[in-house]
Amino acid sequence: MSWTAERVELLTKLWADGLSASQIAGELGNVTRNAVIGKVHRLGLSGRAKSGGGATKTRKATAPAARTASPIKPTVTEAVAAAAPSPTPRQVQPTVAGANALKVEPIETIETEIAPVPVAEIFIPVSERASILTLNERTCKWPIGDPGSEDFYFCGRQSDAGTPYCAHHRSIAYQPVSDRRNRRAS
DNA sequence: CCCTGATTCGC
DNA sequence: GCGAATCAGG
Repeated sequence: MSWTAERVELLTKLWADGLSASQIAGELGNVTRNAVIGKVHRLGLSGRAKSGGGATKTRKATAPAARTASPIKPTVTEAVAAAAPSPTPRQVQPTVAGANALKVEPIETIETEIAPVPVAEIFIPVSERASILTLNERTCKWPIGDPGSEDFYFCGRQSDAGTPYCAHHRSIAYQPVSDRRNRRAS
C-alpha cells in the first residue's frame, strides 16, 4: 500500500484531529502505526497543536547507540489486530446523557444516594468517534449521546485491560449507589 | 503490561 | 520515500 493523495489527506486530517498514530493506522488500514508516524514526520506535521501550550515535548537528542549489532528477533508474535467490532454491551449502566453538555449543579452537600454523573467532560473529535468502531479490549466503552442516534459514540480512550472504561468513566461508573460514609458522625 | 510519539537507517 | 526496529516517556 502506498501513500496516495487520499490517504495522505486522511492521515493529515486525522492527525490534526488529534487521533493517535495507531488509531489512524487502523483507520487507514494496511499500515502500522510506525508507518503513520514515519509519514507524519516526513510530511513535517509532527508536533501537534496543544491547546494551552505547555507542550514540553521530550527532547531526545541522545545518540542512538549502535543498533547495528542488536539481536534481531525472528518472529513477532503480534499479528495485526483486526479489531473486530465487539458486541455492544447491553447492560449499559452509565447514564447516557444527551450530546455532551450536561451540566451538573454544584450541589455541595449531596444527599442523593445516586451519584451525579458529570458526563460533560470531554470533547471527542468526530473523526475519532468514527474510529471508535475500532474499539478493542482496552478502549473505553462508555457510551455518549443517544444510542441509535447519529450523535452516539463511545469514549474510546484508554482503559486498562479488563476494564471497560477509561479511568475517568470508571470512576463515575462504579460509584457506589449507597455512599453512606459521611452519614456517620457528620 | 498497555500505550504514546520520536528517531534512525537499511531498504 | 518508506517503515521496522528501537527508544523513551506516560
